[in-house]
Amino acid sequence: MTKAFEHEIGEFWQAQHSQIYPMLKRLETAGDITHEDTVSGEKLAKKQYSLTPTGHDKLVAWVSEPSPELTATKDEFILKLYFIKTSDDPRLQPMLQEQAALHRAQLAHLQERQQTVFPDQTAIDQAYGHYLILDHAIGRERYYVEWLEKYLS
Amino acid sequence: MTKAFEHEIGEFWQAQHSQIYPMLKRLETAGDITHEDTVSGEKLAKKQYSLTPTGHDKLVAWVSEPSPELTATKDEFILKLYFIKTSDDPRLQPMLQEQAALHRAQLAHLQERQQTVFPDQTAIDQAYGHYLILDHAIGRERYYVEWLEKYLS
DNA sequence: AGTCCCATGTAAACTGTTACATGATTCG
DNA sequence: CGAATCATGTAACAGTTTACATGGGACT
Repeated sequence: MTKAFEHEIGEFWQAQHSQIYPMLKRLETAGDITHEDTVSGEKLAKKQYSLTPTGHDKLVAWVSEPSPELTATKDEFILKLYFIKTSDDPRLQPMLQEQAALHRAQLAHLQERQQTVFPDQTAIDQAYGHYLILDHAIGRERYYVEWLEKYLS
Repeated sequence: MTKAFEHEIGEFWQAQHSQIYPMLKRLETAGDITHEDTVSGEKLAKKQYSLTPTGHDKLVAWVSEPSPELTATKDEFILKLYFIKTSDDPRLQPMLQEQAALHRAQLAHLQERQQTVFPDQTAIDQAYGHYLILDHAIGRERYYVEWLEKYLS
């Protein structure tokens, strides 16, 4: 899950491990998951969690449910923009430059990931949702950079 | 502030009033804001808050500070996509349709706001940051809709 | 042997939402 | 006069992050 949050879905959902472990317990108590203790190497005890039939049904149902809430992103840079009153404010261009650098780097990083994770159609077909997410993240960063460049002078 | 969150900056930052009042007290204790009791009408007591010189300086400094964090949006719809494994999953098209309807409506709403709030260049010049924010929100929704349509069949 | 990373968890602090409460103003 | 809205706050709950802790495996 840590890897998924770092590399697959992290652009749109994240959680720390300190949030995960208590939740795993709650889900197990509720009967949605179970775990098996496994040993790798000499004596490292890991827990291999898996969905119960009930949990699987709940997951399937949840995916099908409507997701009506429109996301209210918290973007501190844009909040700061709110306090820029005129286009000739000397703080504006440096702010735009800084964000452009960040988002260009992020865009490059995501494009590189796309190359490595989805080199061919077979890879796409096997994890289509993940592909859509990465494609969306790339397009979103591309838009962000374009928008910044529109106001850079 | 409620109005600002609803109509001006709410696409990128929000807070409930229950979060605001304690914060106002904290800021006043810290010496960044002060308030004056004002009376409107017969006996309605309102508090008119204003920045102290210290608070104003802090605000100016904060706006100029770098904002290095890239936003990790929480988008439940995209999280659900993660569980779609193949492009022929029967849940996919209804999900895309639903989101397209939501984001088209939001786009239309934002465009209408732009018409009313910024009808001419004068309006733009007087609240440039606010204009940038609305412009960004519109472009972002436009991108979201385009992306959804790319995968609608 | 040392360093880094993985896996496991707990605790405290902080942030944010929902619900509870009250009273005034405005508009029809 | 009733309903909607504005303004003020508090309390309980839910969600999230940061810090604290421990031990094993892998690599050099």
